[in-house]
Amino acid sequence: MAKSETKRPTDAELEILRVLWDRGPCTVRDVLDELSRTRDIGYTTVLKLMQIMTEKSLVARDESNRSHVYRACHKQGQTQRQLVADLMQRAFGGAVDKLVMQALQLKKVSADDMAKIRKLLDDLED
Amino acid sequence: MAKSETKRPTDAELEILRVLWDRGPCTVRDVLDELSRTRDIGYTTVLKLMQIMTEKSLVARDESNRSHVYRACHKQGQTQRQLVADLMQRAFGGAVDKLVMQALQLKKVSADDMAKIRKLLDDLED
DNA sequence: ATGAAACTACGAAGAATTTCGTTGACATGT
DNA sequence: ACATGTCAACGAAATTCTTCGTAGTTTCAT
Repeated sequence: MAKSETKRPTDAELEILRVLWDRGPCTVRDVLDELSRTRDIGYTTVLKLMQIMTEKSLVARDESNRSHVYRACHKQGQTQRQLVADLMQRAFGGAVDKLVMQALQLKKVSADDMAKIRKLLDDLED
Repeated sequence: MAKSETKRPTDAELEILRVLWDRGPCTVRDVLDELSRTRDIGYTTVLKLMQIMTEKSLVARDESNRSHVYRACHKQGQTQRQLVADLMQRAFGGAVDKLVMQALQLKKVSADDMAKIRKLLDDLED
């Protein structure tokens, strides 16, 4: 277990990470308030999750104030990339193009977004 | 629980589904043989998983022979789409373009694949 | 200074996941 | 027909995930 295995965050953990990415460093209370807007969850539940995430080094904790302040250890893009890579392996056997195709057919992609994607394809063509 | 909740398959379940999609309807033994090529796992473990998957209607079972034959209930593309949609929601807040961008930067996408993606973008432009 | 409110830590329960051993039924070859 | 091998069913253990209650500490307003 000493290995620095990069396990993907669980559903509840990802929910919390998203709050931290959106709002920057937060207290447990901050995160609770945000999560409470969309679902029923108790204070100690969030606290416990964030304590566990600290052990796992998903978040880091500043204990200088009584209300500890948590921040995500990894950047949003980094974690997102890892999650996409994980799904690509598990569900698509590593075929990134298949994944992209499925994604593009999921729902209306705006003209803007398509333009951005085209541009990225152009840039990658080196 | 009577609700037809579409929970995503677990890691182990997805592993088995991939075998069924690749090889078509399989016995437990068939799946075990395939999985054993890449990792250590026992016969009864696979059997149990496939029994549970039957209860969850992830697979259907033909019991006419002594060796039951299992097949995936849903097409590969359908499940893949669902998994991508799930990740899009959980990790990207529904932003499909962000997901695609992360995917495209993951690893070398062949010129062929890029062409396919471009074509898809063209087709979607209606 | 005292009571209410807010905070962390801890433990534990319940659910889901993954794993496999044991058992009993069935099949096959000699 | 009997020994050997294969199969499904079942139960249960180990692990992880999610949830929260309780206890003890600190802060703050009155």
